[in-house]
Amino acid sequence: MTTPPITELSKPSATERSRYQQWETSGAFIADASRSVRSGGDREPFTIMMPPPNVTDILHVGHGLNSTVQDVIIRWRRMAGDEALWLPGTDHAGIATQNVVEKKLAREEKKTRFDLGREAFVARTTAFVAATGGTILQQIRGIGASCDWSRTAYTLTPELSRAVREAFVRLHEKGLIYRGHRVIHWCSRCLTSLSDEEAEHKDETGSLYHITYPLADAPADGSMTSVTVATTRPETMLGDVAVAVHPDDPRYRALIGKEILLPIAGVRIPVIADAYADPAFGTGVVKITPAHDPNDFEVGRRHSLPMPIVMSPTGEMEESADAAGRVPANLRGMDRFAARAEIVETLRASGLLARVEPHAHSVRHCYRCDTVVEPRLSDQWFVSMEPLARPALEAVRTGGIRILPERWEAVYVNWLEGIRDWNISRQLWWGHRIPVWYCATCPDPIVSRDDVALCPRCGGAVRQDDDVLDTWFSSWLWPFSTLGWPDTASRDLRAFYPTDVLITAPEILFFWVARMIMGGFEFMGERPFHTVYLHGTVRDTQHVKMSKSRGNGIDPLVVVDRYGADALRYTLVAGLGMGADVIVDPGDIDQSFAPGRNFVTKLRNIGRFILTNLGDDPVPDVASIPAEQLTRADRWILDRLDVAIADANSALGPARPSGPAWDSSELRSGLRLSEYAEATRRFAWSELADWYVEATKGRLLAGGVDRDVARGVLVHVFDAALRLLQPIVPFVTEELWQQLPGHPAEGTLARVPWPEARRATPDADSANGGSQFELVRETVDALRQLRSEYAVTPQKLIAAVIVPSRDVAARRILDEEAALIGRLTRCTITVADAAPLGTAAHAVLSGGTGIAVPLEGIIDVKRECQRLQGELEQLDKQLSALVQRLANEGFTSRAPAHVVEAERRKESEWGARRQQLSEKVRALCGS
RNA sequence: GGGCGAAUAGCUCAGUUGGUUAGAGCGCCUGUCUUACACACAGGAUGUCGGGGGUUCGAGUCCCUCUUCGCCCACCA
Repeated sequence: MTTPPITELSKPSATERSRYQQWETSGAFIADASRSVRSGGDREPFTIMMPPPNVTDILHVGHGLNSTVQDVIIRWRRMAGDEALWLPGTDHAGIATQNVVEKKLAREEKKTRFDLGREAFVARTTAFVAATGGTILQQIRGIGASCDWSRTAYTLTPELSRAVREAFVRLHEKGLIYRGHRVIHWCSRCLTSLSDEEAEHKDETGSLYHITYPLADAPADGSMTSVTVATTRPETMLGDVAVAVHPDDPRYRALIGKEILLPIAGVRIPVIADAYADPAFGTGVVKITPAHDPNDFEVGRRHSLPMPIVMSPTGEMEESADAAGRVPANLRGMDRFAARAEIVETLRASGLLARVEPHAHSVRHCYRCDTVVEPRLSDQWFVSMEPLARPALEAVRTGGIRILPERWEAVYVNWLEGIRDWNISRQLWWGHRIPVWYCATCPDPIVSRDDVALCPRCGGAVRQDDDVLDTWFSSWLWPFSTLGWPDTASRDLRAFYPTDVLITAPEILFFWVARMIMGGFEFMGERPFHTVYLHGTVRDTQHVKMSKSRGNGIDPLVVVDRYGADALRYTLVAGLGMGADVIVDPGDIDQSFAPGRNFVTKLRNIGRFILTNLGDDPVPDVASIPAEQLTRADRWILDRLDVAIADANSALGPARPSGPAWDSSELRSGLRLSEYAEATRRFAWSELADWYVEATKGRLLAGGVDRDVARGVLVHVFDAALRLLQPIVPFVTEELWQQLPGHPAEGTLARVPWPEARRATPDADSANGGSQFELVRETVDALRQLRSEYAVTPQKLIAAVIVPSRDVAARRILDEEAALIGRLTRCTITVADAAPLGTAAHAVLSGGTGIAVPLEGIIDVKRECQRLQGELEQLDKQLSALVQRLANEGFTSRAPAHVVEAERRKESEWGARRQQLSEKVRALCGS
């Protein structure tokens, strides 16, 4: 038989592409709402909502991991008989997309969005998204994702925009959305406010400047002429409206109510008493800048102080109307950081800079452009989160929703317990415009589901709020807005909500996951899913997160092109412990993805062997084969299959809680993908390929009934292996399965039932041939060890005498399997009652089975003596420890019965083994 | 500053409520193109389970402590 070279086998990307098209066009991934039991159908629904990638994203390895995990789960459930829906989509990604288009505009046309104007800019962005927006979803197909593309969603469609407005209006009606005047995080590059979550902390070493603030009027007693304040941001001093001391601080009690002459700005500000001032920090005196610091804002409110803004939206020093006279001419228009340096110099020159010390603190940065965020007083829309957080906390505490890995639950609870109101307005153009209109004459804003043209109260002109909503305000509705909400009669909503598992990275636990849970309870009155699975991050060998900008990324499509999507998927899944990061080396893609590549090749080779040796005769169904025709090897592999199915099921499941909440026994189980991968790999490779295929080789060449039995079992177990592996490696398994006899002509493996164990308890029947085959394996292992130990070349056919020491049954089994054992070890086997021990004989014990192997002229007797004596010593040591343990009353009385029993059994086994070993030593070494 | 987690073979990690001689993949060493597969087969080596203390008949597993890393949160000017 001629075999194609390996290189031909390892270029699967082309066939994968056409295979995917077949799946897609045949509708294999489309879910049918009418089959959900919730709408009167016959199947449990199982739904996964894809975390929508940003519409401008291109696929990176993080998406690859995320999509693979989701695909494994959804394919498993689809085969297991659920009506499985994996709903894909994209996010319009307000700031991110606007930034992309603005950069493009600046690069290509040297224009800003203001040059274009709002309407033209939005049109431009819409066109850009239309042209490029489908890229990532197309790329996700390339790794085999079995999404229902007929339901592809996008957060900016009319349908989802309607849901956004509905949510806004409802929350406003309940009084949970309000307009707030306070200090928020402002990005002076994106020119928008940010939520707390979007302003990320980064540790930096800055300077703490100690500045002398002179008293405005020299005190009568001449005691104290100035105070010293400490600040990390001297430029904000122009907006100071007071200095505060603690009311109980004896050092400054006399100053309260006096006035300071603010340097540079030259205005008089009061010394106030407020508990916010910490006597232990610095000098105990703190400057108060209400418009540029959230704490100071609170102090200012308590003391009814003015709140002058001294910076422009773009971060340059500027005098607002209520800051008149505070910003000197030379600083106006100067960047905030340049102004900081300038002010420090001025203070130094005038002797007011007491000292400067290095200061480690954390500074907030814009999560989109990394600009240092400026706290800034402004008017924004907020959502009151505390009422929404309550049911979300309750659900996780009571097991209605579980978060895996468990440790993230504490993080979730911690965040929700201290939740703060959500700033949802953004000063951007790309997004859902806030559905609020203002009448020129009437005082109250109009909040409306529909566009408003005229004021409903006075009929006058109205103007819509300029701002758009935070991107995440549409994302948090995703589990139901994509299914038709607010139309509660929608078929999809009835059939598929609540969804089942939410699979994402921990980075967006607060941005998205927690808010979806809150949104689900608020708008649907029900949890959006019962399980949150937070998978790890893909990192390089230095444990640095992979990203294109860091230059350590791996393009999943390169991997797909080189080794196939299956190799990518298998490698990622096999390496994915619960919540653990996946480490791959971008410098050695070949090495990194070798596990997947090798495994796929192995599968293909098993398939090739089976298909080329099967012949064209009809293959019998395993169920129709009389039990007595099954060989020990047949029974063994069928047993192993049952074990593999059980292992896979317990690694993956249960798919859903049995009741309304997770039972404590199941709360932490399931979704252990690497264990599932290992269980199926072990079956296919270590058991099916390494042992069963080898064991059938002789039988396939011979004829008769036994050949058909072997063919039947072979096809059965391989078919089952392909089913078990389909969720991980869908392409190669489908390709092989299609060639296997006995499947429906138009069927697809993706839709075939998940395998079920033949027997409920695989190992219960000890008389079964399956366990008898273990004796054959042990014997073969022992013989191979001997061969290797004595460096007998594999080609050399040798004679071996096996002496079964266990019992009559063992003797019979070995007798009957002698031919197979001989073929697997290239020995001619004799089973005898006594071994011809002596100078030219060698014997080894394995599992209680004595095997004597005469190896004429090969054995070095001296070396063998040493080896046997070493083995004996080792055994003695272990045995004495065992005996000691069994003599210990504490052990025998307190340890569970099965443990003690196992130890007793072991003691007798080891004892027998020791007996034989020492006999052998005596015979061979003569002492 | 608050909260959480991790440390097991050269590397990446499993190790379920304490209970056989602590496992897997990759890497490493030896041999082999044994009629599916050298991306393979066969054999092999490698672990004071981070240090110390404790509970227990028994600890990788539970408790305390130290060390080292990591993650999340944070309104210390």
